[in-house]
Amino acid sequence: MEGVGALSLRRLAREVGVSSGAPYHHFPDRAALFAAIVVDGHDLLFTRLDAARAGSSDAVATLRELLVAYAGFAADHPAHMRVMLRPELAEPAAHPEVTAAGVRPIELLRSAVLAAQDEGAVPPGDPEPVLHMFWSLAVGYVTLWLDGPVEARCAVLGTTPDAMIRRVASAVEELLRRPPA
Amino acid sequence: MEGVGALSLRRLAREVGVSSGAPYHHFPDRAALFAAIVVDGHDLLFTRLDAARAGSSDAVATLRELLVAYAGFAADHPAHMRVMLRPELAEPAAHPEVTAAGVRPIELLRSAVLAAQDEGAVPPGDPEPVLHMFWSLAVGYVTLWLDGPVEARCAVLGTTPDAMIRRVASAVEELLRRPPA
DNA sequence: TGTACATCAGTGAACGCGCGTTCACTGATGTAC
DNA sequence: TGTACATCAGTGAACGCGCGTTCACTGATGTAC
Repeated sequence: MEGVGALSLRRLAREVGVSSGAPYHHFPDRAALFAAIVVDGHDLLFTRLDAARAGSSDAVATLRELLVAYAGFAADHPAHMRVMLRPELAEPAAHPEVTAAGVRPIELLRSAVLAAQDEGAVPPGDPEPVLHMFWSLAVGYVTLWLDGPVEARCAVLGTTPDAMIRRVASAVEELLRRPPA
Repeated sequence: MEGVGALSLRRLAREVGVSSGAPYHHFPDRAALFAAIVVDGHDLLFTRLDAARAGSSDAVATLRELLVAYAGFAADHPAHMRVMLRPELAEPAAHPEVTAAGVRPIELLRSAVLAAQDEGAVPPGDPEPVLHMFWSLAVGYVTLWLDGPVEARCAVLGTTPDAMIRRVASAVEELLRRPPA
């Protein structure tokens, strides 16, 4: 059917080298298994974003590095990322811890946007539109990366997705560093 | 199994009110069916983006309206969009027309970025990073919209995804309208 | 107008497959006395 | 140290299900004469 790309409990067990019944000694059902993976992934992502923030000089540099770190997480943990991008697998409605874990990276990003606003780099007013901009940008880039289109276009352009996200993040940085009108 | 959300040939046939064998009189296999949907979706999307471009006053406004139009397409054609966001269903490697159809919207976006560059709104140099920025932003926003997180957050904020994309697009516009450093 | 035939989009039953899940079991590990 | 027992993570066979796909068929439509 879906073959290689399918995300299933049986496939996961197979790759871990274990029988298909084994996961049921640790999780009540498939959704709980994937929910645990999503929570784990968000924790890893948060740690990585937090490190990126700690290593940045100012708020605008932080926003740039958060974008790069988000893509770096996807590159280093593609299996986690793919599960995180398929919310129906974890049935978030039935697993509130999934939604809770996802809030932490967003709140980190939000605080970085607020800091950039304090510096005047982000326009004053409600920070939510700019937050959604960064959030969408990060999710969109890793989606296009993991799904193939970015890799294909980068190959044509003679570059790599890894280098491209740095240039994308720098382009955003450049706009933020313009003097506010 | 996946239940309600699953994208399958049988489910599609069921919803159209037709037996599961009927599609095989029109498409050789499941991948070809979904490939046709993706091509059709990209055509619809292109038409919509083209109309948005035609209705805009300058290049920066065009970029803003292209973002809004992209999200509007997803809102009006969620079923098309979901299939377009699952490239493995259409097996693009086996269906080159899928990739070809996807190029048109990107090229339209690219020409809008180039126009904005001519106006000095987009920094000079390689337009590809800014193109990837808009592309990722559009794909990320509709992904988060269709998957639920944006709708959930907008509900908490007392707004709607439809209104939010306009504000996101306006925030980007505001940055582009700043005087270049 | 009437008859014979080709075309074509549908049906519905059947197939083999991978899936999620259950269950009786096995063997290793740790603890009580 | 040795024996008895509980715990626990695994196995592998089995189940029912929805899936993609095939196939013989049916009925409607259009065309030739």
